[in-house]
Amino acid sequence: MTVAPDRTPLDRTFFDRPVLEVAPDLLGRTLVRHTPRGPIEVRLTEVEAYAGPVDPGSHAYRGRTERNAVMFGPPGHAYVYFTYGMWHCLNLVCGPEDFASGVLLRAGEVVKGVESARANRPTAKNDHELAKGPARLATALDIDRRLNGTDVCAGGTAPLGVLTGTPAPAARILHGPRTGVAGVGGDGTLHPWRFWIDGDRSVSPYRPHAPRRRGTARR
DNA sequence: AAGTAGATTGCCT
DNA sequence: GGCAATCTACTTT
Repeated sequence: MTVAPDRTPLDRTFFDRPVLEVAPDLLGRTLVRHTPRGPIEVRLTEVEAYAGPVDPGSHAYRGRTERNAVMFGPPGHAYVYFTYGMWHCLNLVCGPEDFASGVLLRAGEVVKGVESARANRPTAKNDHELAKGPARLATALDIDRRLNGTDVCAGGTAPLGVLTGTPAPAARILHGPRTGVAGVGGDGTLHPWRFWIDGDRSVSPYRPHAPRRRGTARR
């Protein structure tokens, strides 16, 4: 009996749970993906939960639209959106179906295919910045809207790849307010729905929500 | 070394 | 119009 690392892909039942259960359970797991430049694997170190209709920070808060339709579908699928005119962000839809919740993958450590990831993200100053930030993670992994709606529980045929491995120890997981999100809970405080692995160098810096300065009426 | 203004496009009200 | 993540160039410490 050899002790091999568990490479079994996470299945639908993993994602078909409340998003606040799934989000911390993804930390420490590995996204295994095959890109045109070769295999790339990222160990997740930072995620955020978005709780559908009850969450003002969620794309799904104001109901279903063409863009967010995937979030209203079955769990275990990728919701990839385009932002700021040049970046993509990757979310994984959670349960129950139609609740439109998901986990935004915010950062990770590239544990395989560093050279391929570097080719995808030539501006990264060092290896732990390759996937430090949600759009950086998507760029490093060559993920764009072509993968929107694809199934990450489809095993070897999953175009985005699969998630494998074991979770980070609970004692190493911290949580706090989400980055750049204004949404508040019923008591007026920020939802502590950002989860990360304590001390990991690939975790992106916390940035409080900052309303944009008025652009037009500047003297 | 550390902070920030300004640029970029698509989505929704 | 307001919002979203990142990079570059510039400023300040």
